[in-house]
Amino acid sequence: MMRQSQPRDRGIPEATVARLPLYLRALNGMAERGIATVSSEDLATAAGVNSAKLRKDLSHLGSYGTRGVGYDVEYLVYQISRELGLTQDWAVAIVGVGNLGRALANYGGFVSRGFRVAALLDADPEIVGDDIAGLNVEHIDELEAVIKRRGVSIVVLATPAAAAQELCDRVVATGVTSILNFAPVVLSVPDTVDVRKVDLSIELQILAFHEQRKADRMSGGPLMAVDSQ
Amino acid sequence: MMRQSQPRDRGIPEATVARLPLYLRALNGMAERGIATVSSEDLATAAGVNSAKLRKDLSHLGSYGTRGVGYDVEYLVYQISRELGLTQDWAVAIVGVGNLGRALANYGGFVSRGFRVAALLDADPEIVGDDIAGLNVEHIDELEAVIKRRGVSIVVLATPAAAAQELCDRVVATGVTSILNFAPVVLSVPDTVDVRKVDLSIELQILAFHEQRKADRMSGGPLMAVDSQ
DNA sequence: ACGACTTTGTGCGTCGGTTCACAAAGGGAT
DNA sequence: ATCCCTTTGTGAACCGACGCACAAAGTCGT
Repeated sequence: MMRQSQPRDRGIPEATVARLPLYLRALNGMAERGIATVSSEDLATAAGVNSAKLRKDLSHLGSYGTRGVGYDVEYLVYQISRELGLTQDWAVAIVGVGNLGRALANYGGFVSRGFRVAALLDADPEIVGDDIAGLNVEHIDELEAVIKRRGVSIVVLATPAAAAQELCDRVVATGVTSILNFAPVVLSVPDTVDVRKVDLSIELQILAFHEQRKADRMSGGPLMAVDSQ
Repeated sequence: MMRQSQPRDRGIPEATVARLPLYLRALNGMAERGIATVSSEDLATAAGVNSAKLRKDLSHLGSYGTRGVGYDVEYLVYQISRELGLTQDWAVAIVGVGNLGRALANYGGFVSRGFRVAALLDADPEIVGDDIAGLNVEHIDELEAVIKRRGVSIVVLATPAAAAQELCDRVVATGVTSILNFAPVVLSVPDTVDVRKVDLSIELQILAFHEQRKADRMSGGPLMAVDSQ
């Protein structure tokens, strides 16, 4: 009654944004299998979350469900895609074409969802000029020109740690404000720039911590039987 | 006075565990540069966090600082390493030797921190038998035998989505309870098993969301001129 | 047309995490 | 030995997120 022509609120919680891609993936799977309608319960199960959480998440985008029925799969796919900005296509540049950069360039998951690898850049003259995933590897000196020319708006850094900050600075200077960083360093950027970090060794270290705790638990505490819970 | 021979509490917050590797990395860098002592302020800056948060995090491990001085770098490195379980070495198996699996096998960040890639496994007969990063790629049929024989306790799944759940089940059946999953699926496992997930396309989607919002802001809201900031 | 049933959307209590701000603790100078 | 200065460790307020549980809203069968 109150909001009318303003279907979605500005101000979606960060935790919700992080889960939308999960819902989207589950929904795409269902669409492929010809499922037309899905309940919050079923979708939540498919995405591995609590159903109340799912409903609350979706409620932030608008009221797209039908009580007593559920959500229309195709419609919801469209709404989430639009919210995430996947209805347009994003030109991505991969900086650093080592093992990881190559893996990323060949990774199918990007193209399928509105992302297009538009450039590969590296400093190594051995690699520059190579064709990888149908793309020519360009020299890092061309960074600024390539970003401008191809309309790149998201940059993936897959360089050695030592080179990351300097390249990051150059990327930021071109006006790019979204960076996905695989280098194991803390990048410093103006707070107008979003940096997301993926760190393989940190993930393993977290697993090791829990693994060790499980082992400790098995062998019993050294002093006393604190909470056997 | 109360806790005495029990330096560290059981029950470190998950958020703290996730940051310890960050501190460890910063500290290692300082140790290499010959820095003997560091204040919470400086270490926090190097790790990119708030200094109060850093102090509270470290306080969960014990009282390892000296008021008026700071923390002894080497000592803190040792304490964090021990807490994370990095003083022992962990045998890791990589399942799926595609582009990503290869990149992971060659990734230096593992070996340097207590992790050792002990096995590479794949289903593709083209790849089985190849030498990658000094390791022989074994056939996936050997999964159970290899895990047992090499004492693997952490498994990295870098397979296509379609194969991930089945392989995950086989891995879990061998008794492994720590899995790092790169396949874009929600794995279902008993809750005794820890799964951490790294999903490249989700990270990009989150960036796209924020990038779109920034763009919306620039072009002005459709209804009114909200903040021209 | 109506009632029983299903499922959404959300108010509210709870919990974990973050940050401020300060007392306690130690070092170093005089 | 005492005082001042620095820095830790933490109490307490705040904030966002989670999940229960239920009223509102809509469907379907009769």
